[in-house]
Amino acid sequence: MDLVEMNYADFTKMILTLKTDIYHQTVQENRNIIHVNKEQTIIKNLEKIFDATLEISNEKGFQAMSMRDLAKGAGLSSGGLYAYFPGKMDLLTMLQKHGRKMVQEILFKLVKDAPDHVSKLRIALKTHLYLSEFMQPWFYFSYMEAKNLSEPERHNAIESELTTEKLFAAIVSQGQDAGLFEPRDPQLTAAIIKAILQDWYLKRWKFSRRNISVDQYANFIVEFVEAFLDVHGTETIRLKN
Amino acid sequence: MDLVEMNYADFTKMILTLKTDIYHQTVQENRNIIHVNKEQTIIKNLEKIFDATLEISNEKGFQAMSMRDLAKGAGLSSGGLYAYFPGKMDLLTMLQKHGRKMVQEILFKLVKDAPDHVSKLRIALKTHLYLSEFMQPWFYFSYMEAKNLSEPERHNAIESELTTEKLFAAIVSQGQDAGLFEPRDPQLTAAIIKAILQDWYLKRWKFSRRNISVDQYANFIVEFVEAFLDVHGTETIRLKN
DNA sequence: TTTTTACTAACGATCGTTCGTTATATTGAT
DNA sequence: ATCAATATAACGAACGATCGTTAGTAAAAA
Repeated sequence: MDLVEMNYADFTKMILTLKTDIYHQTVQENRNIIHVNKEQTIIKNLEKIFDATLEISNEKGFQAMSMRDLAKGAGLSSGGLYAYFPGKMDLLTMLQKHGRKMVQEILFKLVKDAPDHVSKLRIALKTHLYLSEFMQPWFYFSYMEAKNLSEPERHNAIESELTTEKLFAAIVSQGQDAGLFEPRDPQLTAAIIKAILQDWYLKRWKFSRRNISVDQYANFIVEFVEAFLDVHGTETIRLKN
Repeated sequence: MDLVEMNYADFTKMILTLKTDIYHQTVQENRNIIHVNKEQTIIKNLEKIFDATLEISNEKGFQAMSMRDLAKGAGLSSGGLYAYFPGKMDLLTMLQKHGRKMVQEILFKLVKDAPDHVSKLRIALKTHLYLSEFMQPWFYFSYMEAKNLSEPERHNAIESELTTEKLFAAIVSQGQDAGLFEPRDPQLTAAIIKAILQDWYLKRWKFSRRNISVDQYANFIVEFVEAFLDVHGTETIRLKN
């Protein structure tokens, strides 16, 4: 699989196994607070609970979501939910951690073994955008409900945000050292990249209203960033879609 | 006052009278639902109520803010609040409308009589950024609590968002017709501009941590956008700060 | 004294959470 | 393979707390 030329369909196929891997990790990490024994059962219900939480919260907010709403959405009773987490706040923390792990794991795994800096930049841009499409409800949720987190968890969320920004800054910086990119400020460039990537999942209604697909937006971002950095030798790598 | 060269200090001086004007408008529009007679009293308390709402909501969310919290923050009793709005939802609607009016009024007023398209672009960028600094709590609030609005009010919020985007798209388009800007897609350019502007008030912690002032960010945005559009004749207009 | 503004106590509704009970699944002896 | 016995999972009524809101009363202004 050539990651540089991947489109969204390729991406989804690629990460399906990774997704269940990370669910196993999440279960393992919360083994002590979950009062259900069979892992199969936990994963099945945890996924239902997470999905329902995202759906309801993204419509009316996490605070406004009652445990009765959630129970109905997840197909459990309100009392039964409490076998999977100690309280509502803990559910929020679990869901945020789970999503962050998924993002970091996949993003760094795909970027790691890119052959050169131009590929690395392009793969990082596409992977981040495709992740935010695949996990759009989580990205939106993570952003809107950050204020409800406890202080240490909010700190983790901020650090995670800065970590991905640093990834982009590092790629830009290394490409500049190799003489491939123009000497723009790496940190500000990374900040702009993040802002544009964020637009995709925060203003989704705008893009769907204008019939812009995720593959179109991916190509637009790649072209925009490469033009901004005046990437040399782009004629050797051709965009697909 | 030369708007093209204004900095944030100039801006705040300029709009102080406009701010009270708009408070009078807001009072007038809600005259029928407010059970207090003296306009002086209304404005004094309404400002306290709005400010407290923004402060508490931006920390814990509008839903999580109880009317008892708000009463304490605004220096009134919980029952006394209800002389100024019929219910919690109406307070949200009032506050959103009030802020939108302020943004639209000031933005279009300052942009209107710019002498040329390059000035128009620069004034629009700076005004929008300075507004989002001056009214940062409202901007953040407006964005985070949009989901709590009623359907017609959410529609108004979206339209307002698109209106400012259209303003930027129109400036870009007109500048291109005059042969001043490169032929980039006006709508996508406007979308990027909005995304970068939004970063300022949504990720404020990032910029304050990095000691970036609003004037520095203004200059950065202006330079970035003008480089992107390859603005000609920028040597005739010089940045101040 | 009259009018205007603000306060306090109280109401019904709904919240997160608990707990005694029921239903379901697994086990082990026949 | 069958069926009690046991262990596991899910249920749902109930609790105290807190929510938005109201109404009768007190304070302040005119």
